[in-house]
Amino acid sequence: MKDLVSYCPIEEVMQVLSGRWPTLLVYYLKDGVKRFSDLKRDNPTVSHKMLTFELRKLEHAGIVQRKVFEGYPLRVEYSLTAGGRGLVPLIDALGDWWDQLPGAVSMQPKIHQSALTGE
Amino acid sequence: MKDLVSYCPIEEVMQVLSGRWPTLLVYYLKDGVKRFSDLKRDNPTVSHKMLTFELRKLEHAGIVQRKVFEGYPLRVEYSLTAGGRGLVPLIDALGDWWDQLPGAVSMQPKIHQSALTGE
DNA sequence: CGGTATCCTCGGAGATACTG
DNA sequence: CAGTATCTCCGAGGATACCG
Repeated sequence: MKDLVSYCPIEEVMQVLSGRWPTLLVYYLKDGVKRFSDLKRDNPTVSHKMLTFELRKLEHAGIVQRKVFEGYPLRVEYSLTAGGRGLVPLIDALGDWWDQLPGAVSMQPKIHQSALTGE
Repeated sequence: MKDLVSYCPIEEVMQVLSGRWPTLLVYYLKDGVKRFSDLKRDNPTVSHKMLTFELRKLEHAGIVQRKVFEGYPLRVEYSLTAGGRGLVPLIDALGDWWDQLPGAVSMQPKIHQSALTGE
């Protein structure tokens, strides 16, 4: 039963923003409209499937807007919603806080569990 | 090669705060000092291993302070560092933003990939 | 009591191929 | 071009048991 522990907004936001891509996508989108392939190019390491999934998640959350242009070839544009734009400064604030955080031993490329247990 | 895509602070913070527990733990700790078993009691669903791991992560990031009292039985107290306390209002801001976000169709207990594709 | 080590499982996420 | 479906695999994370 992977329920939410406490139904607080914090836990809900984190469910949307957790992971490597959501915040990055918001960032790439803050400059304006981007096509799916643009975002793909911005994040070369994200898989096709993941990108679709993350964008859907953000869309369902009301952060990102998806606009389809029928035709050939197909064309889909993504942009931040008004609400989504409000998220940008908050993420910025987190970044600033992090930079000033003393002892922020700049993170290893990827935190494996082993990185903290072993070594 | 699961490197960071862009070495921006955002991606680094998210690496620490991503997941279900980090923000919750910060929240439980904002009230003051807590023992390991307290935190365990606060989050009944977190596993022993996970709790240890998440606390280590927060400690290494300089957000949480760990204090061991030798003796029997052993006793360990956790608290927010000065820097960690600075995180609390930021998390609050996220929560507020989320609450006001229109179309915030209050999230399902857990977002499965299937929840967005299938259903 | 708090932490670590070991085992095991289940689902997150990559690769690939196909549709509109 | 954008999205979905299928298959596969690896590792995050639970359960358990044992130390200081």
